[in-house]
Formats: sequence, C-alpha cells, structure tokens
Amino acid sequence: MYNFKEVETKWRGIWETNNTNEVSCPTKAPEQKKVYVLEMLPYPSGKIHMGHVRNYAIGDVVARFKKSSGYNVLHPMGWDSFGMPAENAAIKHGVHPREWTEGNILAMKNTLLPLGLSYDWKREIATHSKEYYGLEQQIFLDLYQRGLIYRKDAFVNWDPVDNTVLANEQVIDGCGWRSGAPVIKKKIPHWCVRITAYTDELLRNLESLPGWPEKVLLMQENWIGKSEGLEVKFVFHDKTVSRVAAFPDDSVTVFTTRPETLFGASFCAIAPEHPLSSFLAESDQEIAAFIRKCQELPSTESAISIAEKKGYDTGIFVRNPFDSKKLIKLYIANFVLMEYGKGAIFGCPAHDERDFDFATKYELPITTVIQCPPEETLPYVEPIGKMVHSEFLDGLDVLEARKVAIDKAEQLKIGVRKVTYRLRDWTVSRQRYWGCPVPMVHCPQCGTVPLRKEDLPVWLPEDVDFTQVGNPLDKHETWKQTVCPVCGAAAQRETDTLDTFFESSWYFLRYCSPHASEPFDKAEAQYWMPVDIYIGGIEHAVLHLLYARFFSMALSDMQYIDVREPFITLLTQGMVCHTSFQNSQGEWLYPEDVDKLPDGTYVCIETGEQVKAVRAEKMSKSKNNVVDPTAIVDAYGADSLRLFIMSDTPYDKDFYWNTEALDGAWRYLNKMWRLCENIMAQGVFSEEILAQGTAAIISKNDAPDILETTHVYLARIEQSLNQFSFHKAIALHRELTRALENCNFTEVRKDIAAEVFYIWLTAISPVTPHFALEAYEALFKPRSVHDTLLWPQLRPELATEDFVEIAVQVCGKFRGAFTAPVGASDTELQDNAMALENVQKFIVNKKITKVVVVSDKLVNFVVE
RNA sequence: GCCUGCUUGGUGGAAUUGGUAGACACAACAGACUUAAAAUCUGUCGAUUUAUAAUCAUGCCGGUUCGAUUCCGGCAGCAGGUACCA
Repeated sequence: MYNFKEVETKWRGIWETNNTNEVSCPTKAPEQKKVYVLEMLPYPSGKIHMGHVRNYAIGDVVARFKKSSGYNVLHPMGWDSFGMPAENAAIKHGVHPREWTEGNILAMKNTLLPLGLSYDWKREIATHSKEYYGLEQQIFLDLYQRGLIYRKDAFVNWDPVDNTVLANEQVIDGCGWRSGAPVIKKKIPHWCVRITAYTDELLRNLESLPGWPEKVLLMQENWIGKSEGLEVKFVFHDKTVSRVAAFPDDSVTVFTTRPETLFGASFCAIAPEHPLSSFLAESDQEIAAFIRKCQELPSTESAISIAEKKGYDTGIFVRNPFDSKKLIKLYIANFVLMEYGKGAIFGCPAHDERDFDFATKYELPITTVIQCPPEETLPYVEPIGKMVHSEFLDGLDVLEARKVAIDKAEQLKIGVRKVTYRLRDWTVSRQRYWGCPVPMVHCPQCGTVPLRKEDLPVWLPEDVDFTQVGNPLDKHETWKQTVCPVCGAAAQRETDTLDTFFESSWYFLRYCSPHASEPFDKAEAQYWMPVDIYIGGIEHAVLHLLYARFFSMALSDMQYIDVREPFITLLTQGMVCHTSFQNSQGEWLYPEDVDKLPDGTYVCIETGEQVKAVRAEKMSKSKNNVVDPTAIVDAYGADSLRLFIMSDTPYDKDFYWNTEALDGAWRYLNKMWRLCENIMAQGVFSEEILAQGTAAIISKNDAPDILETTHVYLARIEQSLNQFSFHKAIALHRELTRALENCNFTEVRKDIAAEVFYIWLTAISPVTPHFALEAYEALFKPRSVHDTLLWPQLRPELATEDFVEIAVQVCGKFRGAFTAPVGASDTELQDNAMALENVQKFIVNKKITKVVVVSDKLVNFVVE
C-alpha cells in the first residue's frame, strides 16, 4: 500500500532543503519567461477552511504546471491581517488584536504547510506588520500630494447608545448588534480616495482584459454605471413669496437619462440629504422629522431599495422646464440618493416602474408621452415608440426625441448634456484600531496637514483598552498628542485607520520585492508584473478588483510602476459547500457527529435522533458545516485532498463536499501506485533509457498503440490544463491509467515504455506532486534527486487520429454511426451513411429534401 | 429592489462552444476472488414501452434552425455583490 505519510513528509523535506520553491531574482535568469501566479491573500480568521484549500490547490496546480513547463514562477502567499474580526475577538475574549491575529496566522500556516503548496515562503507578508503598513503610509502621502485623497463628510451607521460607528455587518434588522438600539445615519468627516479621477480608464480598459470572465467585466461595467443624459433645472414657482425665498438657488437641478419624457413629468423629488431638504428642515419641524425618519434606514443600497417608498410633499411647486405653465409638486423622498446625479429626480410615472408606484400612492397625474403598444399596460418602460403629448417632440422615435430634448434644453440654457457615473469615490476612513493609521495631523493653527515622509511610520500603540466602546485610538491620549509637522505646535494625530481594501490594493506589488525598504523595487516589479493568473472568489468581482486596478493606475502615474492593469487572467472560483445538519431543536451539528443510514436519512451518532439535512450552503462556522483540512490530510494525505478537490467540479462552480468521493480520490492514488509496483516487478527503467526513448525517432507507423494513445492523452491533458479545466484533465488521466493497466508492457520496447510512464507521471504531477516524484524515483532510479518533473515534449505526429466516428441523423435524430478516415469527402460520407440499415429504415419511400454533411462529424438526411 | 451568474441521471459532472446527451467519477445493485471481511477485479446503472428497437428527457413556457444542454424572448428557484464582512 502507498504510504502517503512517509512519502509526503519526505518530499516536503526535500523541497525545503533544496529551496525548490524560492524564485531567483530576475537578473539571474533574464532569458527565462516568467509567470506570476497569485491567489487572493486570506484574512487570518483562525482556520484554513476548504474554500481556502480549493483556492490554493487551483493556484498550485497552475504554478506547478507552469514551472514544469519551464517558466520562472512567482507564487507567493501572505496574510490580509488587519480588519474587524480581530477587534471583535479583543472585545469578546479580551485578547489583543495582534496576539489573536498572529496566533491565527501561525495556526493557518501550520495547516497550509502539509498541503505541499509550492509557495516561496521567504516572500511571505502580513499586512499588519510594521514593514507593510509603514510603507503603505508613504503611498497614502503620495496619493494625497497628488490630490487623490481628500476630506469629505459621509454618513456612517451610528449606534446612539454605544456612541460608536458600526459596520454594515454589525447592524442587524436596523439595530446595533451590541446595544440593540435603533441605528441612525450620522455624518462625520472622512478620508476619501478620488477613484473617480480614473473612471474613464477603469471603464475603457475593461475591453482590454480578455483573460477576465465576461461576467466580472459586466459587473464592473455596471458598477461604474456610465449613463448619458441631461442635467436640467426645475425653477421654483413664485420664489419670492414662497418658503424658498431665502434659499440661495432659484431652482432644483435634476439629472435624467430619459429627458424625452419631460413632458410626462408629474413630480420632482429630492434626497433627504439634499441642501434644500436641510434648508427646509430648519424652519419646519415636520420636514425635519421626516428627514430623521429617512435616516433611520440603514445606509446600504439594498435596504434603501427594498424599503417602502415614502415621500413628503413640501408644498413647493416647480415649473416643467419645457412648459413653465405646468406646475409640479416637489417631494422629499427616501429613495432618492444624494450620491448619484444631483440628488434630485423628476418622475414620469407612465414610463417608469418606481415613478408609477410613487404617483399611484400619492395620487399624482400620469401622462403618457410614449405611444404604448395596445398589448402593454402602464407603466410602459421600453424606450421604443413614437412620442405623444410632447409638443415639439411629438411623432419622433424615443431615441431621436432624447437627442432633440437635450439639444433644446441646451439651446434654452435650462440644461446641459451630461455624462454621469454610478461609481463614487472610495471612503477609506475607519473609526477603528486594527488598521493602518492615517498619517495626518490636526493642528489648531495649520488645519489638517500630512506628516512628512521622514516622520513616518506612525505605529499603532500596543497599549489599548477594549473595555470601552468606540475607537481605542481616539481615547489613547499619549498616542494622540503630537506636534504639527508644519509649525511645531502641539497637535493631534488623526485617529482613523484605513479600510483593509487599501492593503489588498497593492500587496501583489509588494510580493515582487517583499524586503525592499521602499514599498517596492521598481526593477523587480517591472519583471514580475503584471500578475499572469489571479485566482480568488467571485465575491471580489467588483470592490477589491476595482480598487486594485485603480491603485495600479495611480501608482503608475506616480512613476512607481509601468503597469496599468495588474491582472491579466482572472479565475473566479466557486464556493465550497457542505450539507448542514440541524436537529429538532434547530441546533447545527458537525458533519462528523452525524451518520448516514442506508435509507439515505441522517441521525445524530450520540443520541440516535434523526436530523434534518439542509442542502448545500457555503461552509461557515455558524452552521457548523465546516470540514477541517488537517483531519483530512492526516487520514488521506495532501495528494488525495488536492486530487479530490480538483476533480469533478469545474473550478468556477460551487463545490459540494462529499466524503465518499474523497475515498475515490484516495483509491485512485493507490491504483496508480499499484500500477507502478506492477511495472517495477518487470524491472525498472533508468534515466538513460528514458533519454533514448524520447530521442528515438519513431514514425507513426512504427509506434506501438500505447505510445500513440499516451500522446493523444498528453495533448488533451495539456489542452485541459491550459484552459484551466482541471477536472477534465483528471478524468482524462484516469482514462490514460486504464489504457496503461490494459497494456502488456512485456511486449513493449523498454525505452518506449519509459516514455509512456514518464508522460503518465508528469501529467498528474501538478495535482499530486508528492506521489509523482516518489513514483518517478521508484521507476527511474535517478542518480540525483529531482524535485520537479519537466513537462514532456508532445509529439503531435503521434497524437493525431486517423479515423473518426461519423454520426448519421435523419431529420436531426440520431439513427446510426460509422467510422471513416479523417478528411473523407462529403459524397463518400453521404454514401456510407445512406447504406446504414437503420438509416434506410427511416428514409425508404421518403423524399430526401436536403442533406447536411459536416466534415469529420456528421451526415443529416432531411426527409419530407 | 438593482447588477451578475447558475439550474443536465440517486449524486458531482462531460458534451472539442449549434452536430451521437450522460465521458470520468461517487453511490447503489449483481458477480469473481476470500473460511470471512477488507482491498481488488468484472458487469448493470435516466424514464417509459408492445424492449435486437422506439418514444420521452438537460428547471418551466415559447421562438430561431435540417439539428438547441448550447442561440433568442419570457418565467421560476437558488447563489454572489450591493460601496464599513473580507
């Protein structure tokens, strides 16, 4: 039996001794082509779970395949070690965030090491380390000097009892998770990154990223949300006598993508945060109360959009910009976002779902301005049809009318053509301890000023108190007090820390030169960047990947690097799911505490009680449906786990954990080992024999079937790996194994057999590296230890197939098949197909109206 | 709500991107070997029927095509994201 424990320990030892996974600096191998394989760095939550294992197994197969193919491969690993959970642990268990984080890193690394992942651990980074966040502050200052960071008021979730800022995750049903008090929105000053300065490039470059999944490109495009339209003024009716007399403006400016529907406008609505709302609230208690009510909603887009649409009639009228005689009611509405457009809208209920609901609720007029097809009911939202009830737009098509309306508004000087984006600037301030301190100082004389680079880094203080609520930095008096870098007077440090997306926006650059005294060495980054294959969860499709793209562009404009797009190929993996088990009390049980009965039902091992199996959810601690990789590695070995997790399911689909199939992977490994033992019983090969075999010129006619078969499979496995269809590569390898098992090697020339077995071993080596190397050593008895198997040279002339099976259809239905030489003529195929007995049955006495012949594939007779 | 995906046997999935639906596995069943078990090997394995074959079948409804799991339109369910979880 294959002794995985001994074998895996041995090879990991060899890799470590040989520094196999360390990559040379580029100057030593300038000729060699590089590949940078990167998996998204994990948050050190405490345990490696199967989602991690899947991510790293994918990365490792790619990295090993590339290395085997002769590339210089950078494959690093590190830790995204700032973030909220460390503070939660500090609050809950009284442990310091650093201690908790570093303990977790150690534990997780200990789980990763036995998996045999080909990381260059000498390049390991942790973003909470002083080397990392100290340098990050330099980047922050550079961005600030370049005008890409500014101060801005923004809303936060505010717990009025604890007097603290809450993350969206900490708001449960609109209430603070600890105090239980209803959360309100509160405006506080923030540090903000001007990502919108790069909107155009972030959008435009999406077209030059063919290695990204289409869905991610679409998600990013929609997130940026470019829309063209009109910014148009709705002038107050009779401003002098109304309550807006003292308001500095004489109109409300609205952005619309549907300017052609202006004649159908039946109301205007402004955001509760709109300056006019605030102005009105000053002298109107009811309005102030309504605005406060709106601000009770959590600030997430989803909460706002599913909340009941509410409007407050201000009693103010505005004039329709195209027809000043038409007066329109002005509302304050909870669904209007201040961050988008001008924070004000006009509603055309006949042609917009939401406006229709609003108008119906508040009994506002509904005027059709686009001729609605008879089968449609209002609201009719398609931008197709002729304009009606719209004066100068009447009779025009919708899209044409849109242009005319914009031109007219510009001509009348009541509006301007405008491109608006959904993308907002990136708020990076966090009122928390466990993050990178913002290197700014508040001076009573000089205002808010940046530190000088020589004043950096600003370390986090170690002595912090988590027994009080709020940001510990804010309460740390000695840390807070400093001197102004400009005037030298007493001043206070900024106590906000940075969003952890800031760290993950440049870590891939740091890996290129993890020990440089600057954030990174330009020459090294020049060699390694961009990342060739980036692998991570689909949940990062928008935010992380957009921020990282922005960083590359900004850093390149600041001459740090020459790369504007950091990731060439992006693989988004699916989740790892597992059945969850719930007993009658609603408690979640661990999978190992549950037994499956022959009838397919599940019982609790301890109590014998029947438990409910809830299909397939993301593995999560709260549902106890996690499987511990260490236990699996102990019982089956790393190769089995790697093989199992790469088998069956394509990398981008959700993976359903299934312990029985893991047995299957383990059996396959043993089957391969048995095959090796059988061959060894017939005598081993040698590297000399192997060299002869691969050098010998064997024409297709002389090649034994097994050599042809092996090269056919090598070609297909190579292709599958290049397409990242790992599960197919493994299925193909199983087929090849069967072919080898069925071959009598006593009748095969030794050098040819050697070549066959070398290909067979190497083809699976990226997935099961320990096994492949051990088997190579056993079969070939090399003089010196090989720690990587070089990918075999494919002989295309042996991998071509001479015959193909031709399917025959009658009226598109399969009726038979026959074998034909590759490249047979259409007439030949048609005649052969016609001759098939089962085909005759269906065409006899029928008139053939058409014959479709697809070369090397199919013949289809169409009969009446 | 909005954006983006996904849905194929008992189960995971395959189908060279419009051309034989179910490769390769898991589970199950039967057999061989064994005193027995484990391991291993062999076979069967979508449904229906009048069964050497035919019909139906890729979430549901409709369309394009000689031909649709694949393309188009609509619907349902599930999942990810929704800007302070990472």
